[in-house]
Amino acid sequence: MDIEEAATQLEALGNTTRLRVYRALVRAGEDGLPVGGLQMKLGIAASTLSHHLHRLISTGLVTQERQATTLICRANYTAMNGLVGFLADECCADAPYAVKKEGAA
Amino acid sequence: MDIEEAATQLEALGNTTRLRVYRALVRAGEDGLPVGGLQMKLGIAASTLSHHLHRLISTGLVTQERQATTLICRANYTAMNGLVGFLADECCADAPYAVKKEGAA
DNA sequence: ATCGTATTTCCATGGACATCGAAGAAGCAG
DNA sequence: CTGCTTCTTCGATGTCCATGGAAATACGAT
Repeated sequence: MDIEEAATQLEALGNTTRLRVYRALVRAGEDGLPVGGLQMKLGIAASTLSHHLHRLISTGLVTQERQATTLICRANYTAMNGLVGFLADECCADAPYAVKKEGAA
Repeated sequence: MDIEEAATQLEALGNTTRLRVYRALVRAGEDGLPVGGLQMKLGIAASTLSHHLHRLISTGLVTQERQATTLICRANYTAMNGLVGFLADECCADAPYAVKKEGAA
């Protein structure tokens, strides 16, 4: 994880709308949610949502899978963990809330 | 930590320059770094740096303390931990890299 | 008071982003 | 092939962001 990639992902999450999208997907878990479901749930224009999803997907935070005419979106937990790890690695070593890694590099 | 605040902080970190600033401060630890020190270290214009610092400070990620004519900047670990906690709470519960909280709210 | 250092504010510029409606494309059903 | 549903791309608009030079401010020293 280089600093550019981390910044890109942080920026992707650093927008209220996208963060709401992301959290909805996290809550949806493995089943994910179709784009239309997100759209109704969050009450934003379809085209706006599509742009935001594109951004989340291109940074690797979200994945999509086609099921017939609907596109199912899922949060990519691995990416999120990488990002949290990146922040925690250098940023939280001393802090009370401390984060423990187990194996990883 | 509400979603607006989280998004604001994520956005503040979601810029390569500001992330570099922040990481430099994290590495500097308790002693912090003066604005001028950061400026030389990162090689960016003083006014640009000042803008970015302002942003980091207004989101609570960085603090400043005056020592005569120099301003010492420090990373605010508590804020960082709050943010990581916010992400981890909902986002990483199942993941391999899992994050453990101890006491805090 | 004057000077010098440290940092911010002012101002301007180019570029990127957020938003949405309308039109297009992808895929199934009949 | 026609029609229907789902989603994306296009086009346009307003807003906010990143950057840096120049001027202003803050503060200590002489």
